[in-house]
Amino acid sequence: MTVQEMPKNFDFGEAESRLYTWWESHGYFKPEVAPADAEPFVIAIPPPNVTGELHLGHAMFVSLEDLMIRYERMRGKAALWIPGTDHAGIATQLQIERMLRNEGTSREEIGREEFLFRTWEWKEKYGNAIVNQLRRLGASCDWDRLRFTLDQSLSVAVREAFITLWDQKLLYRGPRLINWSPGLQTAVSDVEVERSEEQGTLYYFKYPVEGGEFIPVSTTRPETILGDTAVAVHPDDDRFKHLVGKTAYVPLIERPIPVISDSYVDREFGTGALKITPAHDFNDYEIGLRYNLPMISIMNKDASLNANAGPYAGLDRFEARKKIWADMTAAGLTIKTEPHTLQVPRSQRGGEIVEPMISEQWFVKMEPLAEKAIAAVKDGRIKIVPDRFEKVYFNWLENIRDWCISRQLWWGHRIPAFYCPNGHITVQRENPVRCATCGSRDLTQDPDVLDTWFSSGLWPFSTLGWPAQTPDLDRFYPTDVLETGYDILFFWVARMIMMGMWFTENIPFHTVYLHGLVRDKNGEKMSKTKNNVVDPLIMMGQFGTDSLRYTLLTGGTPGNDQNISEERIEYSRNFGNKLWQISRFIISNLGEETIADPAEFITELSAPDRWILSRLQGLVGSVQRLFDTYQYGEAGRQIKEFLWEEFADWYIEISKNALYGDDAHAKQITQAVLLKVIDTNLRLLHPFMPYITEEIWRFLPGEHKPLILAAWPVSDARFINADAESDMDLLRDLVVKIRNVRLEYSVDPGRRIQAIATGQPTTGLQIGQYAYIFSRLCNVEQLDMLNGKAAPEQSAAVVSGDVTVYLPLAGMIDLAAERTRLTEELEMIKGQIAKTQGMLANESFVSRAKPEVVERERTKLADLTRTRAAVEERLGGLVG
RNA sequence: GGGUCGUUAGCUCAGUUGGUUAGAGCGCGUCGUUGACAUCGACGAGGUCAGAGGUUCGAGUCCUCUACGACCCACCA
Repeated sequence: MTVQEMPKNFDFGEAESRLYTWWESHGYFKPEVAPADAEPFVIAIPPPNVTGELHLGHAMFVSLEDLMIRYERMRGKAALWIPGTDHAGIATQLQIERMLRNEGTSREEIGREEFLFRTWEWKEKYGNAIVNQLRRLGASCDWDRLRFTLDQSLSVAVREAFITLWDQKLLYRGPRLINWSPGLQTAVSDVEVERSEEQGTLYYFKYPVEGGEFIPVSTTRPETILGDTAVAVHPDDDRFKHLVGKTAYVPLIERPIPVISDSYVDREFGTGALKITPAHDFNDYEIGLRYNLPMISIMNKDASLNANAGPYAGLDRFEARKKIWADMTAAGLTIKTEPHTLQVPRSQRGGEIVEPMISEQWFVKMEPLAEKAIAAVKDGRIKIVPDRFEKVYFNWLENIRDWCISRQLWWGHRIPAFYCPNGHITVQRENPVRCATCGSRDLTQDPDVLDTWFSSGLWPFSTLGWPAQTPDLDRFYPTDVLETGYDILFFWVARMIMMGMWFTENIPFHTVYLHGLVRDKNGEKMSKTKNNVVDPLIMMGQFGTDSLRYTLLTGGTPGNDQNISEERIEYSRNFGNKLWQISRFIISNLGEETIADPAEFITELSAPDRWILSRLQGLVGSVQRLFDTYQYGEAGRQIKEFLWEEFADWYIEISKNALYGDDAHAKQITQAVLLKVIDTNLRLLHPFMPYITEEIWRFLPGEHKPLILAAWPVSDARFINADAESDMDLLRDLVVKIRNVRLEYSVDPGRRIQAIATGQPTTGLQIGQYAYIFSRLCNVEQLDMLNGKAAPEQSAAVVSGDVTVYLPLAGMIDLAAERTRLTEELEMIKGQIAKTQGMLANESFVSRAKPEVVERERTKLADLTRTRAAVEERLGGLVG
């Protein structure tokens, strides 16, 4: 057997592309790498926008999903991670329009066909950039199954879904009040509108009523006065009761409108009277419907005022606001203005102020779909992690409103509805040739496209071939976990569940795992304007992919936002280096002999061996428990702590004794233990840090599968050993205390000192056998046993459990200082004894606490009592 | 108006079946070129776990309320 020396450092830049190509070219990312009868484990990727630039949100979901996929693959499942991209209607269209503008043209000028041609051309050229960036993160997707929401087969799925809803009378089309984006010139859905709290003005003015009276009214948007079709007051409001039923006149344009009463009006707010603009306000729209009021739209598609605004036609909505208020002031109709905080509806994309407008659009009736989606989570078929999001999910679905799915865009799935000159609408699988009612061949297709989220909602099954009954759909649907950020719970997750339940009569996945948002080191949202964006590509280039992944995976807790900074990623890089150095040390010390399994030596193991193997198996069990409950971050932290603080700092240092010693058998055992520990940890860490672990794995001796396919560790109870753990705790405690004494007395670090020990732990540990630990870890030249002789004078003493170690430091010991030091320690021990005694004296503690807890306290008290005796004895022997 | 999350060391955060002396990184102080690692090691200082009640033998952890901060949903012009 030859052992290949590892390089001094991990060259991640070189290794990442090499290993990724190796994995992919061997088909390791494909579910077919598992036996044909293996249980599948499937994740459908949250498809990034084709226009996307890799950001930490992508890095987050890739890290988590790749972790789950690699973990399940190692557990022998047929792991399938379906990759894909989203056509992202608005975002992409904006991008192409910008490009056309730079060319001095526009989409209107080149026409729909040419525009789509240009967009596809752009997509073919640049649409894979984001895909390549996902690969760089180590994503082990099955790239042969890459999908795009506008693919032929996915378009078939979209059309099938649309037709099904139409046939089930769950689609309707008609003029409704919708959210209109004047800049993009399209309708947007409710969830695409964000409300931002902003400082505005509340305008108070007089609404003239027949007979010379007036009603004071307040509004935040004076321009909408021109579209008023009623003034409303509360039915029980004595101030205005006598005016109900009379005619009011819209200021400036003198249009007569009724004064109505409705209990919706809040008498306490503003003037207690409300102007009603049904065509530009959602509440007013409802009231308008209730009272059959006219709906007067006063704006054009670009939100400038139209002919209904009379003299103000042509003005921009905000210009009009100023002008109207000025004119009303001149006419003596204004009362006052006051500052007012209001919720301004802004477009999620672009941030412009969205305008409620009456418009002809397509809608999905959501209630029947929502019912099934609610039931699936209520009865536990789908679980949301963390479960607090279930409440948010229910709240949204229980109050769901119909979904406006048409968009006045060109890039997307064209609505498969065809209009006959007589108004008949045909919706069917194949494009109709002639109208079924009038026979006309003069059919026109609806010019609009569907909301991007309509196709995303079908993603878990459309990517597997639905509506065709493909083998993939049969084998891999339903998928298993849907992992994404909580910010798209409504946009995407809820809609996937609704559409999955509706169209496949099955859950689309059994678990939803929601991660938090990534923020900057101060918890602020990252944004280009704030210049606090951490670029994952730059971080990967600087510290390696594994460092970024490990940071994201361990930096927070499920569902909570996490702050990230370059320093954290740098620290992860340091951990990667530590892992590399540990491995390099082990591999360079394995020698030429075949390495056995420590289980073969189970009766011959030393205390440190038994300890580290017990801790190792404890770790494996703990990691499993954490993985089972989706607590990957804590699992990753525990692996790091084990490797760094226990294995590297203690076991490896101790192991040098056997490795550099003459006892070949002891050396062989130590090698077996070292190899076992690193082997297991590489497996545990692989889903977190795939590259460095796979690279180290290649240097491990023997013939073995690639790590990506190696078996996930299972805790081996044979090695769990409480006595070994307590023995090593004792030895480590003594070492730390001796180091302390050395530092306190300024003993030269290079000076080798003597030590004399006494005492016998109840576990049977023979301190004398482990003198080498003290030699290596705190520079004790020789450790003798006291064996009943008198304690040495002029020495410092450290006590731990049943063991006292004297350090004869003639000439360096300050007896007064030593007495102070030991007295302080004695006080601490006494404090603990008092506390423990108190607990044990408490009858209800002894009778009610779990027996093992009581037993532990008893043992502790016994240990402490012996330690106290030892310290007291030493203090008594300290004669000045 | 309804809801969620957070408040633990100077800073950023862990701490999920309640159970020894509450942890880490960074920062700070002292020290270290021993054959894996200075991308490191040794030792240390630093916390009434936001506050008040409650449940419990026992609370950072469970319950209630309060304060402060962040976010989500919602039709107050």
